[in-house]
Amino acid sequence: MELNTKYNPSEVEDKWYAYWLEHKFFHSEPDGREPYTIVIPPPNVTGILHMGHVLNNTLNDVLIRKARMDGKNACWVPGTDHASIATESKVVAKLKEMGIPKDSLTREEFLRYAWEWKEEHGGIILKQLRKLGASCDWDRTRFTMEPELSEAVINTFVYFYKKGWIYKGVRMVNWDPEALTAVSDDEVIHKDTQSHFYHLKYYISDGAGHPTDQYLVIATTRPETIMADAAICVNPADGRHHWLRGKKVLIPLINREIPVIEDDYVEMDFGTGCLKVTPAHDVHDYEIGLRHSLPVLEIIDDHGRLNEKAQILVGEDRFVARKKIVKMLEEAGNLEKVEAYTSPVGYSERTNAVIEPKLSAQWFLKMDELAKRALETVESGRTRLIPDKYMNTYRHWMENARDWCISRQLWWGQRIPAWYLPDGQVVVEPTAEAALKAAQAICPDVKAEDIKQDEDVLDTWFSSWLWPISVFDPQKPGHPDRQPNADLAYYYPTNDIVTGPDIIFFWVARMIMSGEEFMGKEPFSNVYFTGIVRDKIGRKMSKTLGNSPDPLDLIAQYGADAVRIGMLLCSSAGNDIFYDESQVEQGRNFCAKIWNSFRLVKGWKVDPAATAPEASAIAVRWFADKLNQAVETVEDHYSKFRISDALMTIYRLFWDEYCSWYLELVKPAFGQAVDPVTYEATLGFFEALIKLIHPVMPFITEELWQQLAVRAEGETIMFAPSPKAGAYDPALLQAFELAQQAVVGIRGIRNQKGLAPKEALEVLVDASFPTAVLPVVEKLALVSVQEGDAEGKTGASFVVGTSKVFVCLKVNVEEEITRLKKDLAYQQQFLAGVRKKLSNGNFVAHAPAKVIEMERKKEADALLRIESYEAALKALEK
RNA sequence: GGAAGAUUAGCUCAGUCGGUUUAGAGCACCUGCCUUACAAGCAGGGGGUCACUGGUUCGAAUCCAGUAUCUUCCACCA
Repeated sequence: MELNTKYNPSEVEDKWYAYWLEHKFFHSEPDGREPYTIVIPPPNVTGILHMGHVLNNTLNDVLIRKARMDGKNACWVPGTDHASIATESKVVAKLKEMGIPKDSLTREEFLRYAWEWKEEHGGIILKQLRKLGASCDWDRTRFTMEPELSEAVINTFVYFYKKGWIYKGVRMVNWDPEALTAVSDDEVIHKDTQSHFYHLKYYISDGAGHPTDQYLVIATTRPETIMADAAICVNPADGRHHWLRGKKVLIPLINREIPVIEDDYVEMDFGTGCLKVTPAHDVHDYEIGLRHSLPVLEIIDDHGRLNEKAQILVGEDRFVARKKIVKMLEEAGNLEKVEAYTSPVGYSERTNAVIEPKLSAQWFLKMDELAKRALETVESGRTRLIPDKYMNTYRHWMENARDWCISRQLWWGQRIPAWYLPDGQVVVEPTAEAALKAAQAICPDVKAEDIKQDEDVLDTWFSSWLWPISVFDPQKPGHPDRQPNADLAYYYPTNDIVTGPDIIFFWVARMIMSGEEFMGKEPFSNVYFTGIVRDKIGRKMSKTLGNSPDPLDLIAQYGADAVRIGMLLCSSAGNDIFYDESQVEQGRNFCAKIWNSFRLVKGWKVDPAATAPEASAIAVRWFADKLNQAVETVEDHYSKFRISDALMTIYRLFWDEYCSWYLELVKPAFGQAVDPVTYEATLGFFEALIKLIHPVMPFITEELWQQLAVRAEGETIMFAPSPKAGAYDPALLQAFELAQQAVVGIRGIRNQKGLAPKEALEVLVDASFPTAVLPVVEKLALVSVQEGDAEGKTGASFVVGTSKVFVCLKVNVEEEITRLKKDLAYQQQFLAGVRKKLSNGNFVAHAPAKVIEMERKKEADALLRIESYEAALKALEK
């Protein structure tokens, strides 16, 4: 783009992205180089880009671009996730809008709609990532439900089933009696709801099914479920109820006898201390039932009505039944009292129906072995969690891992490869044909139409946990003994993965499990956890709140580089991100600064015959060192995943050191030309700087790199080697720092005295000031500097390091005296503090020599300052 | 209710083994400047009892205990 204009990001972004794509710079194939691999956390296939994605993918892109410039074979595999629950509910909603209820469709018809929807809306998010500059290897784009990956999922299921780790069990699900489907925990909304606490009398049985006159009282919110009671439970430590031991009680109205049992689960001071146990209709009761081998009696049907097992009120809706049974209990004399009570009740997010806990058959994967190995992977350090505070969470999860319920009552997903024979026996095989064969081995007469495939699909995580393997070699999952293909062998294990801590268990831990199982190796070396993106006042970014800006709008307004900077500036690992548009503005300002500095440098005329002024020569030597030092710091930050620190180091190097000091020093006077040596050095520094920034700001750096010199078609900054840290001279850096301090001091005096910027001053420095950097002070403070003695002159003085700087100028003596006195008092106080410390015997005895030396230096410096102030005061008072 | 983490300037955060610190950045703010790369800028400046209370130590933002507030994850109580 044109140099004499303001920087316009939209003018360059599309151009360079297209250029990068055209030359396949993002594409990677196995070769002799060291690979650096990241797999993308696959976003929902029908999702759209939000700020969380921006953060995550910016970090991914920074890491991958950095690795690419470090000479590694960088491969970032993109893709999307079929997200069964989210996608299916979107499709259901869409169909509903069209007036088509899901239950009017067959599975095949529904799936046809779903695939249509996916083709139409799928992958938008991947296109949006390009706007951000994401350098993914698009040729490797994967989708968790594409045929090959689905096959991997099925093979995995079959593998674990044959290994004996997958079993069918019973579990409480959240049943929506209106939608007639199970819903996930996430789709249940708990709302505090006004209800009643019914205190019911259960009479003790005489042993022959007849009530005695003794009774106990239980409190319940669901009297309509008493017919399903399997026991009454009390806490074994509760002395009030010891008399009940071994007794049986009768369920009111139906007079069924049930035992009294004891379990720690019961809270002694909640309700009456007696709990009715209804295993079929309460999650906890179910678990108590398991512990005590209680029978399970289901009395509520799929529509939420009482069934014939309830014996009474058969066919009534559960809420109607509740009202009626209360009346019946009252009439029968079993109702002691009713209390108003507010309790959290689960409602279906979709239908707002009250959720009914329902037992259902589900498929489970045993976790104990897998979790043990996954814990070992992290504890041994083969996979590192960053920040490591998540280690505790991880360990807790792995040590308490419950078996993984992998079936879902949905259609969108990989259907469970289990087939049922007419007699109920199950065969598990990868294909229908293989299943038929297996079935015929059991029962030779079975025909294809006699075996029925399981209706459920697999949990989405059951496909995404294979991601780091299946994106490279879909044949591998389910076959630990198979040789990995060339891609998998080369790219696995991947290096880093960037994701949110909320899915540490759902995804990260499980990828480690599958990696260990199928590859015998961890899937990645580092897990970098980002925070959650929040708005200024700390709320989660969400569509419903409307507080999430559209990243594409932001990119259009500020540029992708600015948005990337804005996200990174406030993102230390694992901490939540408080997003504020001013950070993106800061990013845009940085782009402008870089652009403008380039305009300056490119605008210079070069005089081939000129020699470098002393100030420029010093500046070049100094900045080369400064750059080396900064590169070293940046590398250190990257190695510790301190990305925002790395960015801030570069930001300050460019803005504060390169622009504010270096360029000001070497800048030729108006109308003058620059000498060739300085010019070349300046361009060299500029190139090093933009290479350093490129991983963070890919677009502007490519534009400038291309303009900086004549580049051949097919060249790119993306493969320009990262600047390497060289040696630097700490003495030079320190001397320059003194010069900077002197300049700042002189400017301060000018400011204070209201002197014009160009009014020449005479400055005297004492012998301990490094004379080598005097030209710097001369050039930047517009003064003539010389070593000298301030004796007999009027002016202001200050101390830089250990040397005195005296500025000769006309001053208001009174004012100067007041100021000096104030400074003097402060220094004396400081000195007293230091001396107190140094006279402390314990300090001298215990502190490291280094620290004591430092204190002595402080003392000496303070003394020097005091001396200098006193001298100046004396001179002024004369 | 259980667990983990956090609390440093108006805001967002660094502070790496307890000692290069009289606690640092960036943004915001205030003052002065449309100075020939840049007002999306330049030169300056103010602003902190490191949540609170104790303890350990020669020395604490840093380690320990307690208190308060917040966040997240898990369980949500018949």
